[in-house]
Amino acid sequence: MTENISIQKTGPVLRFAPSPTGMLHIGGARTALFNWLYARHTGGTFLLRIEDTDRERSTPEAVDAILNGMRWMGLDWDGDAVFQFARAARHREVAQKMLADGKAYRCYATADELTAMREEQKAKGLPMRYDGRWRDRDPAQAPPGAPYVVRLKSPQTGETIVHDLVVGDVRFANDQLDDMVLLRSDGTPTYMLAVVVDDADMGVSHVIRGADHLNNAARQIQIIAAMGASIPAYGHLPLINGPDGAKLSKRHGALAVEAYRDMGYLPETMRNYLLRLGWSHGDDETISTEDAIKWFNFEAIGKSPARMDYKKLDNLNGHYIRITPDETLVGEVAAFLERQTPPRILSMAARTRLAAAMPSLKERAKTLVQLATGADFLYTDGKRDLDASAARLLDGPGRARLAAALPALEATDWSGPALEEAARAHAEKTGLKLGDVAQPLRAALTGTATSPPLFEMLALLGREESLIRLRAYAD
RNA sequence: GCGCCCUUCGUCUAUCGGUUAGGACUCAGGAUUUUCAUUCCUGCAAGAGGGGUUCGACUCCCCUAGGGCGCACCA
Repeated sequence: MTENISIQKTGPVLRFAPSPTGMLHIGGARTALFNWLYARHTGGTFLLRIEDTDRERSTPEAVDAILNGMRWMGLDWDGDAVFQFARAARHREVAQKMLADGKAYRCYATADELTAMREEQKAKGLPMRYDGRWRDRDPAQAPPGAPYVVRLKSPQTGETIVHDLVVGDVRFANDQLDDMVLLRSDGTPTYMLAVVVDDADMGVSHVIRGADHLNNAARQIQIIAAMGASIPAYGHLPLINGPDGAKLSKRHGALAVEAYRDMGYLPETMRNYLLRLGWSHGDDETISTEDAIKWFNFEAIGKSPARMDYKKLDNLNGHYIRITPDETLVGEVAAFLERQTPPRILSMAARTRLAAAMPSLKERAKTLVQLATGADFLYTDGKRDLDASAARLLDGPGRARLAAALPALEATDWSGPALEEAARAHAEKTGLKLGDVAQPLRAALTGTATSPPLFEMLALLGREESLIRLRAYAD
């Protein structure tokens, strides 16, 4: 048998099996997460298999994107990723065995012939299914040398039951299921065959995947039965819909997980959010990965499809930003800035300022993007460009108030408390509210109308740098 | 068309026959505050519809409606 799939396995064996025809999107990420969580919860094994049998659509770039997405999500798999296409010979071998055992047969029907058959069925209002025309026919009747596919000789009566961990028993009448193709006319295996053979060879005990595969489960069970292998436990996860309830599309958020990274979401946010989308643990909302591993089970998986809610994602991300250590956040912001085009590299001085301001900064950011942009005034020295609302603050009486307040500030030792004290005293003396004095100062110092606490920032930037910025707008 | 799955506040969900149907997000209002946030408090808001079963249904069964998935020599 194949050598690259024999790794030491313990406990339940789970797997995530994406096809590399695109990015790792949010639905796939959740499927991977649930598999990973259960494997880690039980001390089992989590395998990764790349289903690249569709040679037309599979690309190495997509493989990389999926692997990177998994790594970013923090979902580590056991052993090396298995590439399905590399196992085609084994799939063929299994099909040949089924042929020899009379569990499968050769079908010489041409593509045109089958199309015609379906059209006829459609016209008569019949279900569109392969009619088994070669099932019991003597292969000797086939035109010599004609191409053929190998089909499963599936049971025509009775029913196939999928015992699903999420939705319970699902019954399919066998007469609804036709004889599916196992091997194409070019000898390559179909998805149905490949999955089943690989799962069996890899010792997969639990197949946890999207609900779009629920129908496939019945067909796959039939192949497994024909192979004489044992049937794994199945669990089909309800799909994720867009905010409007319709199928998740690119427009909605069927985005690569890397897109979420670029929008400034933390991996722990994604894990928590995706976990709660379809799984619950009483009233718990913020669930650490540690607790998730401790608590995860199949019983609490919901049956109905869920929708993406970006407001909730933002809220959760804000929470995780707040509880992330400052040093970590500084690194994240620096990395984020470097990913920009053109890349922005923070100077050591800017990094130091960022670190000092982080406790106040992180309280007002929902994403890393907001965190990075909210700290913009810390990155470079000198006079600020004003945004619209800052310009308004320095438009009317603001400038005069700024100029009037300067001497009082200059007389301090430029510590946060002393600056605040001086500003308060000045405001009181001139009959102004503190805000009237503080806002123009903030505008000149940061170029914006909102920022972390003003006096803290003045102290952080230091007397010299602060005065350069303030004087630039005091005339 | 055929088959399968799903259905509690706008959204994510709790409830596993007996609750004033709970929590979270959003939204509205308030407290704190130099701005914005954070934090805290208050409020708005739900069992798709119709039949059963039962002393009693959100919970069990059936029908309808709505939504989703599948029906390839794609995965």
